[in-house]
Amino acid sequence: MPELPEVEVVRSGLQAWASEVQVAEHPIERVDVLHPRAVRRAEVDLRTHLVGARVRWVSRRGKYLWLPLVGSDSALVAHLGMSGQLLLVPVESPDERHLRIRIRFEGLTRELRFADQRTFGGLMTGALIPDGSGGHLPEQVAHIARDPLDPLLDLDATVHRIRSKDVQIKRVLLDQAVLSGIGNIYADEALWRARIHGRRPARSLPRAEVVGLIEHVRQVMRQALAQGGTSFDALYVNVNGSSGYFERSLQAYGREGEPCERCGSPIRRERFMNRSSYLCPRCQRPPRRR
DNA sequence: CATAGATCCTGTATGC
DNA sequence: TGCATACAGGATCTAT
Repeated sequence: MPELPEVEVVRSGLQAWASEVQVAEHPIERVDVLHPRAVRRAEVDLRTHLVGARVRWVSRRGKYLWLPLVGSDSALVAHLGMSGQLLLVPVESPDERHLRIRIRFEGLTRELRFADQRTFGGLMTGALIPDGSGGHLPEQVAHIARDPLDPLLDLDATVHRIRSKDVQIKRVLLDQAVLSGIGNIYADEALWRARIHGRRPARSLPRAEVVGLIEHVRQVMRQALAQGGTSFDALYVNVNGSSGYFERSLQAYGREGEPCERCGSPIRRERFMNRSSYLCPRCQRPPRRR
């Protein structure tokens, strides 16, 4: 499921293509929407907005991607949801089974395709607004906090916000308005590394422990990024359709019953927030009374 | 306002 | 073999 490292792999793949073909010189000539659900928050028809527009570059915050358009103060915004893929493929390639949106550029041999099996993801256009630090971001992303790999992340403020929440720490990690880009997989990995049980109240954690947790989030995400991200199946792929291989490096997520790599205790799976959490019952002690 | 829970969606895996 | 059910989970909406 695409979290920050997987989305960043997609961003950098798109950006490499954008630079290589000088995409800003090739207006969008055609947009096909094959599934209405793939277009989100469409005040203006996606086709109307995009045809004739030119893409400047590819940006990201947390799990959101966006492509600012030349001279329009707006951007094409993408969220991959659970199973979304952004693919760059030759225009003559047959449609993917779950192809939802096709964007073709004048004079380019490859087109941008959005495919999405579970249709939780989508494309949309959004006005660009100031981000408070001299940059811009789409209105739909305004409520998303900076992510752990953002050089402008305010660590002190983030730690303070985390510790001010009256909820369990894993819930806070998954809150994109506090620290973005973290999903179920990297939340479990970082908590395992930090030896913190996800049900512990955020405000009970000493400051240093929260600082350490964020540092573990950063490390695991950097390592995953270096290996092209995590993918359990063909659902998550980069723009060329190939998978990352961080899955083999996971130490908690998906390892129910397998020995903890630190202490040997079997990794346990628990239900949490209507999904699964994987943790070491020995390294990650639960709070006294949940 | 803050927090908790339901909901959307489809392919795959599992159980009877 | 076939049908039913569980499961995967990010973001958004609704309820408390």
